[in-house]
Amino acid sequence: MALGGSTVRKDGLHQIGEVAERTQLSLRTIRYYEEAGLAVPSGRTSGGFRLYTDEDIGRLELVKRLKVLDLPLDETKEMLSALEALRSSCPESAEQERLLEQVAEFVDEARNQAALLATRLEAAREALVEVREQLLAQRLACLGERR
Amino acid sequence: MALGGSTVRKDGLHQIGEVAERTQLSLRTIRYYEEAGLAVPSGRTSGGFRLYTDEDIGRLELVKRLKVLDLPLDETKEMLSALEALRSSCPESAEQERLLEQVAEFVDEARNQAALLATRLEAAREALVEVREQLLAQRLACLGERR
DNA sequence: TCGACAGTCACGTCGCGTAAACGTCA
DNA sequence: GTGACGTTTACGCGACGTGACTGTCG
Repeated sequence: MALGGSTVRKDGLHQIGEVAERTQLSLRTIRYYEEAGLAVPSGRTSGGFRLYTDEDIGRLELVKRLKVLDLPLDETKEMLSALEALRSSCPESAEQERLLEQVAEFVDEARNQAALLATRLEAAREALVEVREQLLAQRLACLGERR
Repeated sequence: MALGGSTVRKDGLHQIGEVAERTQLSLRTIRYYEEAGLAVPSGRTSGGFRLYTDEDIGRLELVKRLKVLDLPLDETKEMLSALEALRSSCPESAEQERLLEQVAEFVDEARNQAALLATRLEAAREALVEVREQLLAQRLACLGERR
């Protein structure tokens, strides 16, 4: 057991298995993200194997972090491209303004998601309390009947 | 518009539309819960219309409250039947003990779910902060370049 | 040449939404 | 007999899991 580590290629590129291990995403998920246009590998071998640069991996990790917001994949995609476009369009142009606004929208939406999560958490806690109360009531009724 | 209220039947039974309105669940959802064995109507008309007692409706409402825990439906179902079994098996029997333990397990799992929700909420907040920081950094870089 | 790793279909899952085509009720 | 209300059947979705079978790498 514990046979050889993951293939680290000489050219500094990584194939999907290693990427999966590093990102803790499944192969299926990584391929699905590619299909959805979220994170496309920079290259392929002549035989068709996907090849990821470190940057590609970074993008996958960003996707993973954004995923906790629970947005649909296509919105995550838009958010990603807005962020990347921002990064490369520095001047204070109209373009820049537009992108900033777009990202701000996403941030708002994400904040709403977070608020929604908080609400659900509260509801879950209440549901728990309720079940416990039922249990207590049950026990009491039980004692009452036993005398 | 606003034509006649929902059919309130003379026998105190309710058909699915009224139930949907009262529980705020869709018809589809109610039927699906039946299919899954979560909440089966006590009766049907000779023509096949589902008929729900007030108790049936209560059960649906309980299901709805439990749903915020985000458990898979089959676990919700088990929890439900454990709770109901508890209610009807009062004596301090081995049976009773077993059921209490089972419910306790579900409560634990639910608590874990709640904790998980809290974690996700925290992660979402962090992701938000991160995006904002990127935006700020972007702006600063921008100013730097503009001089 | 071998075995680990990769590739592409393609169907399964879960909790419903959304028709379509038809039957039942007051 | 006319609508409003109900029925079953079945396909769609989103984000993958899980094979099955085949091809590619060191």
